[in-house]
Amino acid sequence: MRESSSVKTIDRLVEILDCFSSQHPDWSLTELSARLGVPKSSLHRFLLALETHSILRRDPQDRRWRLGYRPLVWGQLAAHHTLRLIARPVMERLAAETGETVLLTVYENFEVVCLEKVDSTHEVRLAMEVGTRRPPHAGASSKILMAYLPETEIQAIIERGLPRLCTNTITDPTELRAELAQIRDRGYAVSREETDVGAWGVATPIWGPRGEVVAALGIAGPLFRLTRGLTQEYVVKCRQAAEQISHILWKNGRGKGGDFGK
Amino acid sequence: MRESSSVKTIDRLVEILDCFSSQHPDWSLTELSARLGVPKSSLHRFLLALETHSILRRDPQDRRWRLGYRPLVWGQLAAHHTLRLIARPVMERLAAETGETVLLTVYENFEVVCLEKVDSTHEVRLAMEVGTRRPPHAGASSKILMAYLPETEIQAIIERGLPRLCTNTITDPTELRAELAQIRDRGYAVSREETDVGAWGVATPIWGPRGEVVAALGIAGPLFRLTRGLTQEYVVKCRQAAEQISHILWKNGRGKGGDFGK
DNA sequence: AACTCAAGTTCCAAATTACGGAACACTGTT
DNA sequence: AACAGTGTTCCGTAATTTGGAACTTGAGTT
Repeated sequence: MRESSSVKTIDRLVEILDCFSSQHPDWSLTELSARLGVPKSSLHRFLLALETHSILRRDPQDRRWRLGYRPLVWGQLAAHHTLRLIARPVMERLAAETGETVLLTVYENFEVVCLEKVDSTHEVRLAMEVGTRRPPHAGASSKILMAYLPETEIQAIIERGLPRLCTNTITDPTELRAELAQIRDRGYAVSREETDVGAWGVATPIWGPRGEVVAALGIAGPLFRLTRGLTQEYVVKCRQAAEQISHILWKNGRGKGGDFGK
Repeated sequence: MRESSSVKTIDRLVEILDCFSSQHPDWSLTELSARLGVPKSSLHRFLLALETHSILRRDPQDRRWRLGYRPLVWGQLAAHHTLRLIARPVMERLAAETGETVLLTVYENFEVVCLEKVDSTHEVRLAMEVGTRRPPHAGASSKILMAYLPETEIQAIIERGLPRLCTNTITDPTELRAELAQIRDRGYAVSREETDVGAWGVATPIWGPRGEVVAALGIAGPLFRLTRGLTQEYVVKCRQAAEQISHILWKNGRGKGGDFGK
């Protein structure tokens, strides 16, 4: 028998969704009814409910049930949470070592979103709250994420315009493309007053299990603390931390949930 | 007010899960209760139920609620279904043009899984059912997927051993690595009797929105129908089809669900 | 150490909600 | 035209969820 909770409807929901797999991605009402041993009428009402929330959808062609788009959204979110969870301790160490603010960001639909941050130990620091969204062309983290997007996406971003946010924001398409090429070449991005007056940043990519960039790890702070040679030191530290996160991500992040859940 | 279905528990579930976002990834019971206007006692029982199914999890540190690993699994599945849906019509055209079986496969946890297939029009044909799993080192589709995995994953596959499935299965690590390098170089894979006697295959990669390989599109059939020069013709056709799928995938596949759902 | 307050947890009677058998509708087939 | 298989609607019944109230826990304060 299946694990059961105190809310039967949820047990049923899980049972139903668990029927959908790569091997058997679509079901008719009768098939599902037989498989689960649930009367067709009950199941039917249930499936309709799932459909109104786009958890399931009925193929217009063959009228069979398939997963809808909502699990996709949830999955995306859960993936971000996993990343956050894994990155957190590494970020804390990096923040302690550098004394500056450490940021974890992802690219999402023409914006760069801050997933996690660990504050600088100093009173004067760069403040970027979790959840903040920024344009993808300004700042080290943004640029590193943009650099590894497919060409068409870069094109689309440029076509939407490159607003000036601060003194050094790159607003010229040609200049930006050159910068991105250099970033891909070097594997890191730096910025000085591209987003905020008196602020600098460095960032390196976090790689996913298939060799794609899934996020950026950045260090940021006020210019007056940035002494000669410190940038390179931070780049190295940042890359090491990012690689560590990448490593954990696909060392045991795949398969049956890893150390996650219960 | 929110869209409601005939099963209230599901409405509530969706309401709850929708609270979790990049901006606000964790909630305490009280916060959620206030946000939703649901009594703490009811909500509490509900959250516990979600926890037993790993839909939510409580952070051991701060005891706040976060998304669990199950949405991750569902999301992965839903993503595969989207891919399937998009690829299907293109695959049908390809099958009609070539008269051979067309396959859509993804790499998953040391195996290659068949997500979708369109049968050859001929009576004598390669049969590979949806859901079939195969080792990742033999056959055109498998090799193309393996070729674009990160180096460590390739290493891991090789370390697990390269069993011989058929006459021409590549079982030597060095030879396989050379083959994979050539595949990356050319952008397509071919095979002759690597998995089944009398069978051939060609395959090309399907690219995702971030420039990573998300799946493989393959054509396969019996050797006796493979006349001189046909391989190259199929490679070209296969690549065109794969690129078309890639294109649709990130032309309108991202953002707010696209044409998917309702 | 005693107190305060907020957050989290348990309990139980009330009633709303989901259940499922049966009857009905729809579609394509022999 | 009868049939068979699938999907849909109805409605009385039964079970599940509900939420107020009381209780526990734990952190912070005097």
